[in-house]
Amino acid sequence: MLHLRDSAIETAPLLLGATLRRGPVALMITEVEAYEGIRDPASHAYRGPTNRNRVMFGPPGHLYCYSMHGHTCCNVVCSPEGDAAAVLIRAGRIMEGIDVARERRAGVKDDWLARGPGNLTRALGITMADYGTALFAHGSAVTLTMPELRIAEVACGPRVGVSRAHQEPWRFWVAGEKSVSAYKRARVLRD
DNA sequence: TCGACGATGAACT
DNA sequence: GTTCATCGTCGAT
Repeated sequence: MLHLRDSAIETAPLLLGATLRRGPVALMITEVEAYEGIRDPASHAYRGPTNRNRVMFGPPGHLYCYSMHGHTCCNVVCSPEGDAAAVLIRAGRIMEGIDVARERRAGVKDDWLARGPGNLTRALGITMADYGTALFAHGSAVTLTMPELRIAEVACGPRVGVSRAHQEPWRFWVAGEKSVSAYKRARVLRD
């Protein structure tokens, strides 16, 4: 079940095309960013465990939620215990429950319902109450299903909004996907 | 206890 | 392109 790798850089592109579900709303992940935990100056885990980031230091496959600027964002923990590597889910395309997502994001185009990490959690209904959820456990409120097929065209570029290690091309998205904001310094990876 | 600071988003010019 | 509302966290007092 768990196709996660030790490193967030390896795991991040594998999560493109995966399905993230909470209740009636399910989306296909179209944009992610890798954060390499204790080795990454831009990661919340860089300075070691705190009450906020403790779930990242635990086993993989769990949901790390944090709030900032009044928004909630979510990550998938992907490293073995202690490494604290995680992948930030930045955008997705709603596949099921779009009527519910539209209610939560009134007045927004369908393609943009889950564009941006804060908007994505709003569309799915993820809050801090979902902190630490086991994403691959049966019966969890939030679940993650790995993709059947690997996305053929993956683009990558620098991470968004980080002040440290911003030169690293650790942001990945599905090439041409409308639910992802355009970015100039991008290049397309092919298998 | 306090204050600075964002892995943001929306509304501007 | 720019500004700013807004709030939890964490390190510094």
